[in-house]
Amino acid sequence: MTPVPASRPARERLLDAAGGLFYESGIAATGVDAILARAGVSPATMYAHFAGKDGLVAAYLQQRHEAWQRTWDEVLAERDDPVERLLSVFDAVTRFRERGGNRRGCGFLAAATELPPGHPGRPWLDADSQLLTGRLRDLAVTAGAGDPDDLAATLLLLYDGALSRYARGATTPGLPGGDPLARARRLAREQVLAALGQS
Amino acid sequence: MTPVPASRPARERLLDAAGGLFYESGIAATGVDAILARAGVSPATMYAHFAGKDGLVAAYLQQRHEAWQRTWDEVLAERDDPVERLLSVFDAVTRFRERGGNRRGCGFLAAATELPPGHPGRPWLDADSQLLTGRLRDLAVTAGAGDPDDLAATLLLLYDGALSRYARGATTPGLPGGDPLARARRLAREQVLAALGQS
DNA sequence: GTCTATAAAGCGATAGAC
DNA sequence: GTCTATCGCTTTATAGAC
Repeated sequence: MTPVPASRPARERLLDAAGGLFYESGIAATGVDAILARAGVSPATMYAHFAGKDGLVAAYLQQRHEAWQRTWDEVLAERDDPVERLLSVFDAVTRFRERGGNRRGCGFLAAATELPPGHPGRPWLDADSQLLTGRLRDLAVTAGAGDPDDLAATLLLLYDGALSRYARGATTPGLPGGDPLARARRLAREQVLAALGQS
Repeated sequence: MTPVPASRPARERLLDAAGGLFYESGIAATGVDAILARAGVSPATMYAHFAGKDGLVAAYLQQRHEAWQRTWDEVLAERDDPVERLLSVFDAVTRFRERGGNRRGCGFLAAATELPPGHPGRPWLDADSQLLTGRLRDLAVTAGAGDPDDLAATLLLLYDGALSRYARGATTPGLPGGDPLARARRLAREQVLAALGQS
């Protein structure tokens, strides 16, 4: 008979604070105290909402995964041409980064580096990989690529290359060679056209 | 008048232990205790050789940077053809990984993600970036590329893509699309030939 | 140069009141 | 559901003997 669950504010503030700090300073380097201070929440409240720091990390990755997927869905809904739909992953990540004010690299790549094998956040990293490989493959099939898995793997390589360049360049502000994502998209377009042309 | 400094064993054992643990478990997640236990060294001895954990991290990165540069030098000494010399970075990293028994991604990429802005190890990450961009550019010039900086940036993108794929795949054992480094080399070869052909 | 023992701080997590 | 106060462990780092 509860009218509305409605217990939002503290949990959301915690996720916001944790998300910012995890992304900015790294997961292992971010203490629970810092998250609590930024969120303006007491320790007991946090442990009422999440199963410890690991649970908060997992929730952060889930939230980020879902936001990323929504952004990609959004961009896909704006594209009709099969080639443009294949390249949409680059436009989507550009939009995702603009929204989040992302200055560093990919949050999932960083988490993949930091989290130990059995961590409860790992499944969301796998979900991210699955989304990328699966969706790129499907789009390649629809576009009529001769070897969809091969084309998807190539696009994924370029995607990873651009994002890891951001991670390295966080220190050295002046990225040489212009925007890595723009370069990756250009190369991806070449590869897509070549793969469709000779199929 | 000291005949030989010769104070090696403890310091080297510490670097070996730290290198293995930092690479395997991450820098922030690796405690000093674990390093001391693996090296069989007491805390006081470590602090006599290094300025704290940060100093040890910096020394680890310096050692890794120098080993990587030596490996690349070695491979370059075996190549005469300008195109092969440009692609040598992919062969060198393959050899480097075989030697170190590397299963995870790039140690420098991981460190770039983990280390805060003012960390004493940062200069070695910059040195690594400098080595890659500078040397690739020089090789592109020698090969006669019309836009050496552009070609170098493209090769770097592919290089980063392959290495970050390893980082993500550490969890998911079955990497789709075959070996990322082989794929990156193949794409790089295409780009090099195209860049030299139309110059 | 290397050890044993310990200090000092930070961390994740919990108890109990409201 | 949220707070204040605190526990207990781990971590980095140092003191002092050999």
